[in-house]
Amino acid sequence: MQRYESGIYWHAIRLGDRPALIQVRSSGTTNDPELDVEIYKQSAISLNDKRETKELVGKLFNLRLNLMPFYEAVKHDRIMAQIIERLWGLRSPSTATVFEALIDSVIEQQISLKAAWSMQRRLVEILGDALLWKDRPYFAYPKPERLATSSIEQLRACGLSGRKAEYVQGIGKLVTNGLDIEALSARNEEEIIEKLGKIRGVGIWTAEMTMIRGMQKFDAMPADDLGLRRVIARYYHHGKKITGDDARRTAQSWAGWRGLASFYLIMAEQLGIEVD
DNA sequence: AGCCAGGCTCTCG
DNA sequence: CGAGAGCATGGC
Repeated sequence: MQRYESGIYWHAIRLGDRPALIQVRSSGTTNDPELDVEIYKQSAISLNDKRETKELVGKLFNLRLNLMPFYEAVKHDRIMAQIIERLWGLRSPSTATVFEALIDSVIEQQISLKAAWSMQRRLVEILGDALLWKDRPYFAYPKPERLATSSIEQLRACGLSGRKAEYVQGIGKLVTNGLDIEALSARNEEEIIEKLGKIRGVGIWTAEMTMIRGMQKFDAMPADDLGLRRVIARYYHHGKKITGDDARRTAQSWAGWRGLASFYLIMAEQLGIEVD
């Protein structure tokens, strides 16, 4: 679905219900940032396609996010301040749709991320909309209708458990039948958790993951999450294991920006950034 | 080989 | 009701 290679980012999307490929690269400078975007599509590219693409790229990279209020809000946190210094300007990505964020989060429940990624990859390659470009296949994320009409066996062939296959198919059906989860982005966190929580297979953790990756909710944070607790423990508790409540207490100093701060921690760990 | 990994639902007692 | 089993794949 997406690829990053030698400074170029590729992402298969849908434009006017047809698969398309976008190519993004940085063409600006630190003081004058700029992104170059190209669209590849089988049919002619309309003005509307360009407008939609521009909006989508803004969402994928969270270009409208102003980081200064975040930096200002957490500057008294010595550890976070050091990490920010190293990751200055970093934005968290967003998925193209809430639907994609929700399905991916359901797939990630309980199992290791590596296991989840292989299942997500199969889901996209088997059920997504294929597009060939320069002898290379790309896949746009499956539409709700496609997941709704997939059989349990098909979904299991992607590696999902029988139970998760039912969840994914069920969410596809709900959305196909008119449940507008995209519009939930406009609501507050509590309401979103309550509404998403009514869906079979979706609990608090899954709702929080969906908000963080697909709804631009930069304060949402899955405090009970194992991986997040581990990284907070590493940077704030000398690596000693902590509970979800411990994580919540530590996160108080990031109030308003707990999700984005968590993202910075995770990136810091991945890059091996040390603090003193 | 066997256990655990970025949860959730369903079934028992 | 609260506790506990069961789930699928990948990594160690």
